[in-house]
Amino acid sequence: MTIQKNNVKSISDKDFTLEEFKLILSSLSQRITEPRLDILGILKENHNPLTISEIHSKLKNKKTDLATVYRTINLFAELRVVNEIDFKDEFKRYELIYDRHHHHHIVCRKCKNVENVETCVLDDLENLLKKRVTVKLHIR
Amino acid sequence: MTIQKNNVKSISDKDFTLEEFKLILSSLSQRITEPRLDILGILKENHNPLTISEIHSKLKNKKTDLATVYRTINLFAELRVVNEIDFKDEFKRYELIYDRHHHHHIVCRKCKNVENVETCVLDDLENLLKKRVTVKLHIR
DNA sequence: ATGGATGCAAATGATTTGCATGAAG
DNA sequence: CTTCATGCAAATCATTTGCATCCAT
Repeated sequence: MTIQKNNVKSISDKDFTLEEFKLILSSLSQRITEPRLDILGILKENHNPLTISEIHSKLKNKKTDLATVYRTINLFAELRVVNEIDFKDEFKRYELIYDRHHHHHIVCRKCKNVENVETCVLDDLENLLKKRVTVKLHIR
Repeated sequence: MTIQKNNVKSISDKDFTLEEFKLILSSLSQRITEPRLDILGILKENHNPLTISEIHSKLKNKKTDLATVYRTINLFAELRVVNEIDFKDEFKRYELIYDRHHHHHIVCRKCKNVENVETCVLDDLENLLKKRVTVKLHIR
């Protein structure tokens, strides 16, 4: 964020993100509405995948309906704007796709909290193999 | 199955399975009831994991209630008699644990049919590594 | 005889849908 | 101005639960 002396407002990070979102929606021939931008913003701000009700409760100052969250997220999932993740015994969770790289998730057995894991066993294995190291795996 | 001449009934495969089931239940201090034996039998006969409603429809000649199927399967899952499998976008499916080895499942994208797969990528990989073969993986 | 399992019906909880209204293009 | 998204309420669908009865132990 740049601070300018001449009273001309600079484009903040938030505004920039907003423009990004509008571009995504219009490029997909989808109308730009407040609930849609809000939901994209919430998904962008959160590095962890969120459930429908988590998204809805983060919107509770706005009067956005739960049904709208469902409809919007389902739309985004069809359009491949969000990724739908399904953990055993848990609700479905959603995360933005467009700027994410391949990663996995780790789930707490107690509190069900979900964190991203930026390492991948198979990638690690691949790297080892590239180095032609002989490995003994202990699986299960 | 042995055929005997002297009118003493031999124990058929089915009877043998029945005794097995009764042993499982009593060893877990659970009452031996018809619905429970029926459900165990259905799971035993089917090599593929079944959904609740699949199990229930296979029982439709009996008058067993859907709620009983839910209660019985949930009990079995807690007692680790059945394994609960959760496929994306699908219903939960259940399979007997006690005589099963490690395996995976393959799901048809169209008809959602589920088959067991008796091979495991990681096992295969492990075998390769045991042989000290150098492999180049292409993942994703 | 007594606690637990079942059937039936009703409750629950997440998700979806119908419809009238309002906003986006 | 016309199409489509939204809010609200009601419907849906899988699963769970309360309760009276029945059965296994």
